[in-house]
Amino acid sequence: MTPTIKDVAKKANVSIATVSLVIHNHERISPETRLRVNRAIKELDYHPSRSARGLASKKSGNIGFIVTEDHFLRSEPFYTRIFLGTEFEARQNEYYILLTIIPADFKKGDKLPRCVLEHNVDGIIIAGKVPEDIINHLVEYDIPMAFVDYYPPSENFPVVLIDNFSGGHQATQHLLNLGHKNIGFIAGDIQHPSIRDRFQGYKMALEDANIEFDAGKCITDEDYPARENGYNAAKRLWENNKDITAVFSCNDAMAIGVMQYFKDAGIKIPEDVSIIGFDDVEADLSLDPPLCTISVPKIEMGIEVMRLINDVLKDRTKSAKKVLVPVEIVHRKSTAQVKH
Amino acid sequence: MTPTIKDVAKKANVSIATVSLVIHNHERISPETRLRVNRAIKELDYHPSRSARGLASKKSGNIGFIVTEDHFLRSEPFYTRIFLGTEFEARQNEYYILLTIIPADFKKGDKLPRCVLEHNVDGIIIAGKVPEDIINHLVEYDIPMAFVDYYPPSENFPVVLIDNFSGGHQATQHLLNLGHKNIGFIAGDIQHPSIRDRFQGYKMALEDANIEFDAGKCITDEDYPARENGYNAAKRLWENNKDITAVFSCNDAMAIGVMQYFKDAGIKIPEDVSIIGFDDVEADLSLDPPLCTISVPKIEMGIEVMRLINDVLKDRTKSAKKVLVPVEIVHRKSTAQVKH
DNA sequence: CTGAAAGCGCTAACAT
DNA sequence: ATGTTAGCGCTTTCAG
Repeated sequence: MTPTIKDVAKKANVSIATVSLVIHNHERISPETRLRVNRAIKELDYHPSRSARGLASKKSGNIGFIVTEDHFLRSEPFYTRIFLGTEFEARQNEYYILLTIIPADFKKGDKLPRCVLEHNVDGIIIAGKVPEDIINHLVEYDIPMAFVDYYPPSENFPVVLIDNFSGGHQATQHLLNLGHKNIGFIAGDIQHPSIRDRFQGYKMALEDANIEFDAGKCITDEDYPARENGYNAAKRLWENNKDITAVFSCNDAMAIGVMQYFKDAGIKIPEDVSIIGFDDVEADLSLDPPLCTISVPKIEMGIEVMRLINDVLKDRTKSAKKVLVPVEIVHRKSTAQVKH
Repeated sequence: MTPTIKDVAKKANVSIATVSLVIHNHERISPETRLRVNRAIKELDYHPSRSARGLASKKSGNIGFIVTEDHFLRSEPFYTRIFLGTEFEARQNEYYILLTIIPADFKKGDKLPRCVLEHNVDGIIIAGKVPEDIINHLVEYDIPMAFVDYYPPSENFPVVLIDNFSGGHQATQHLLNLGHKNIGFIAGDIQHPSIRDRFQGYKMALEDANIEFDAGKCITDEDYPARENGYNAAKRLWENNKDITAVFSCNDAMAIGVMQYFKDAGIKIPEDVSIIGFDDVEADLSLDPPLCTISVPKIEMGIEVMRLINDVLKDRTKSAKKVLVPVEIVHRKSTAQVKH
């Protein structure tokens, strides 16, 4: 049988309370006993049982990671990376992550994730947009929460967001630097805060360069950000704006569709038109030409949000920190100096 | 305070033992009491605490998923998909998965994953090749194990493997069907069992078609299966075999490099040479032309291995099942009828 | 068919 | 500085 705290206590000639204190590095333990206990622990290869600990301390040692099914599957490389980041950081802090995928249409009466109901998580990370109903339901359990890549409904939650404004600005600035003046803008749902911020960055960069904003060069009403919609958006954009020499596509999936359209239309990239995306997904490298884009540090976002929730767990009075993770441009062959 | 089993017992006018029995669907409980208890459970919105259960029953409700760091990061879309599969199936069986990434160089004395030491998992899934030392160490804990995409050192473990032989055969057969007779073979480490099986499939298909096997058309000594090595392999293959009209690359990463080489060499795909890969990764679709390949059902592999371990957990006398998951060819533009 | 009671292995007052 | 002890919330004999 695997050893318990009693075995350690017996072996070290102390009470189980003392063993517990030693395990938790309590101060007022004489160096000698500490040594004796630690030796016993080592010799027995003792490890406290997670369940027993959990029951006694009301701490499970787990963090829930909640994401909607369609986010997780549709933008798979994105949220899985964030998940991995939380996982890496969790290990540093002796936590395990319980991945929990919820339906996108969670409604008021629906059952909360099992890990919450069973008191099997000490905190929750919410990744991407989730229905407000679940958040409202979750707060009732008054369990610490942190958000990543989604602006929470209340100011009082820690959150990690992408610096979308800067990303939009950098992308546009890069095109401007190459001499482009007629720059198209393509996005999926402009209602989404991230997209809106990228749009703002685009506008601001134009403004800084004294170039008038032209709504006719912006396609922002495609359903969702996928290749086929990028293709359609590029088609509509081009048919009405033969003068554009560059396109900023708000995400790479759409950018890939955009590239496809221009190829099909016999327009050369980057000779005739430059294209820049946003996200930096793996497929970008396989494209011909490889896609210039704004790179988002997904793993780091996960690490960061795990740190935030960890801070709250260590000290629940901590105020809710907001973190804006920086993005950076990745130069690849899909953009070039404008032709004169 | 959240309700406990006591609250339910009080409300239903029974003992806590009865509540427990009802929860576990024990038979010899009268329909009336069962009803009464269930109503109390519902009214109080009672959910048993995972920790308390774990302590009393010695079942954590968790499954460990062990994979080495370099596998997980290098072939990320592959093992993450398998992980997701286990996760999906785990939910059906009321388990949570604890993802545990171990260093690739785990040695005899090294610490086992924390979840094992703390008795926080009821079973373990091992994905991909791991050092034998950790397996030997793990068996001492006599905790149920199942393997996926790695042939375990002992016959006594359940395992889920890709039908690599069939995949190699299908790929080659497809090229043969298109009239190709001079088919190159490219692989990374031929020592790897999966690769060896694909090689066998290739040979067998040739044999079936009465085409003599030519070792000179096989490049099997590249270091590891990456794009750059595919490129180099294709170069060596082509320089010594100007007569080949098709190439079977044992994995898509290398196939992408192969395509790049032929493009650089001015050889048209698929007009001059057909290319088929193995894996079906996302990037395949972004290639020009899109890569014809053998598709591996990663999610299903995860589901399958979770089922296996679940079977063992339900009935520990169950014999160790072996599952060979089928693969299928995905027809895309990188292969064509041979020119006459 | 149901209840009483003894733990499971640990934490955290409270004593000493 | 260390020990005593009362739980934490559940499962599981064993009685009745």
